[in-house]
Amino acid sequence: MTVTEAEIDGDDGPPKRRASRVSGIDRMLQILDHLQQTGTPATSYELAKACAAPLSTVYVIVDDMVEKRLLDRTASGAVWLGPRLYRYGLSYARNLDFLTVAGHEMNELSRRVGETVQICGRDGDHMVVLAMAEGIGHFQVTSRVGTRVPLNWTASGRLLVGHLPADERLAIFRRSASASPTGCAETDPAVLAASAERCLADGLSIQSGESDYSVACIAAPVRDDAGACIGTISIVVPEFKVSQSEPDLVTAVRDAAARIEDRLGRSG
Amino acid sequence: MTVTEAEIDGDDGPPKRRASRVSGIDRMLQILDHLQQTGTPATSYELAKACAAPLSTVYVIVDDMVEKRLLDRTASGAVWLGPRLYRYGLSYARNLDFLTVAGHEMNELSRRVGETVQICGRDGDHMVVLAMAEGIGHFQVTSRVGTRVPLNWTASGRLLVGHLPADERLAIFRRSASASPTGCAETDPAVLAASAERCLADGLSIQSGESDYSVACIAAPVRDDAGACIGTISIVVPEFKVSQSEPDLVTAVRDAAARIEDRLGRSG
DNA sequence: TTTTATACTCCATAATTATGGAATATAGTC
DNA sequence: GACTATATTCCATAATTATGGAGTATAAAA
Repeated sequence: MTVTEAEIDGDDGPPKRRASRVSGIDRMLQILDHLQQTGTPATSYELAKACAAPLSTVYVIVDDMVEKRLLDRTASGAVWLGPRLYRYGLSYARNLDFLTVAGHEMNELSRRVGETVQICGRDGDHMVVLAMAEGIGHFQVTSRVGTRVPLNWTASGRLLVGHLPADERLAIFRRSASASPTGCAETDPAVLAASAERCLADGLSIQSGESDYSVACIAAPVRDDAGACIGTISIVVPEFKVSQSEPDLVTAVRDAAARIEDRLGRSG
Repeated sequence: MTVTEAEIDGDDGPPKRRASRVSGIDRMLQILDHLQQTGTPATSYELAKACAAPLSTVYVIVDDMVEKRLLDRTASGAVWLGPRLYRYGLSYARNLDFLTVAGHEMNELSRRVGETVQICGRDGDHMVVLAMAEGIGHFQVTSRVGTRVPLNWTASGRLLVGHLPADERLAIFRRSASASPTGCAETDPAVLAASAERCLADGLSIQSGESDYSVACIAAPVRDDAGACIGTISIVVPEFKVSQSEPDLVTAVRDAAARIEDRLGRSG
């Protein structure tokens, strides 16, 4: 004999039906996700509103998390991601074969061509800069380690989804493709999805001025045994250099990516 | 009228006193800490024993954490820290002024002297490698980003506690100083505590063969306004090079550390 | 072959805790 | 000067959930 909601709080008694509780762990993750997505500190009050959680809940959990160093309290009383999370993150990274091998090749490549080189990976609908070796030039690259941008903004982003089934690729770009700061990034899901597959098959993706003005990016995919793109290695250069030395740079990234795949294959 | 434990389960009724429960968040953190400290994947069974937690609890929480991507399940069914933690960690790092500024100077320094340069920080009783720029030489440095070693194993480790009150320094080394792989690291708490203060005051700490054979390390502290050591920058070289070019390297690290302090002071 | 450790699942329940609600204070803003 | 949003704390309690305990099945030891 099941009882419907209407039967419980329908007629006379006060509507005591309490919305089901959310566990502490879930609330915690909501808080962490919100902080990470906005990228700035927030007060307990703001977090409560953002997570649609009761104030009384959030104030307690935030205090608890601060005490456990999962959050840091800023001078103004707001909170931000804490050092404990960084500790876990570093341990994770240290045990990733891909990052170890790719990091080394990244340095070699950067030294060889004298330019900034990045290792990127995918996290859901975003591309993330996982490691970076600065080039000699003094032009500042805006993307540092940890930078997250929509997949359609970068050459690497396209490679990272190239192996997915067509419908999934389309779905990803449909929900996440957005205009880049320069306004030059392609945003049409169909075009992006097609280009992603082609670029991955080519083993190369080149982009110019899409996410930053006057900055070009030459990226090659690192694939696993099944052909899935598990990450990318890319050279970041001022736009004018592409015309000068494109063939050399293309060869260099391709070689680096091949060496990473090779070393991953042997060890794993 | 307070009731003692003896009065509750002492005489006739079955001893129903249940040990107080540990919250899900705490269990989660115990699990993450254990994985991080051992550095290898573990099964739910192992985790339960390690955390002194009931099996029924751990199996449920681990499954939950895997689903939430806080943990990754390996092929053998064991679990390891998951990508979600890395995501949070990267966001934390990206907003650390110190790492941004120091990372840049690290690259400059590495290019100038042609050697491997590391940025290190302290996490409790350990030193952690936060960033690294590989040198030209092909000798492999064992410490990669994320490496955690006891504070007494390295030149940086000593600097990182130099500003603490004497008793605290002593306490840290008393509980954490341990023999290094080479057996050459100082382990006497009193000696370490004294040397830590001296090195930080000097703005320089040099170590040779303490944590790795034939590897030397020349480290300089980065201090905040209050004089506390918030991190270090260090050159890692084969031992024989120290005698050849010590003065140059010392000047270079000192300069780099000074520039980091300078840039941090201006912005923050 | 018997034990013991590993590996895992399920249930009932006591113990915790996330929640609603109420109270308080300050600062914008209408 | 009334009103609303921000900011925070405290309590009672219903709802969840960590736990104990019991059960099952391998795989090592002994």
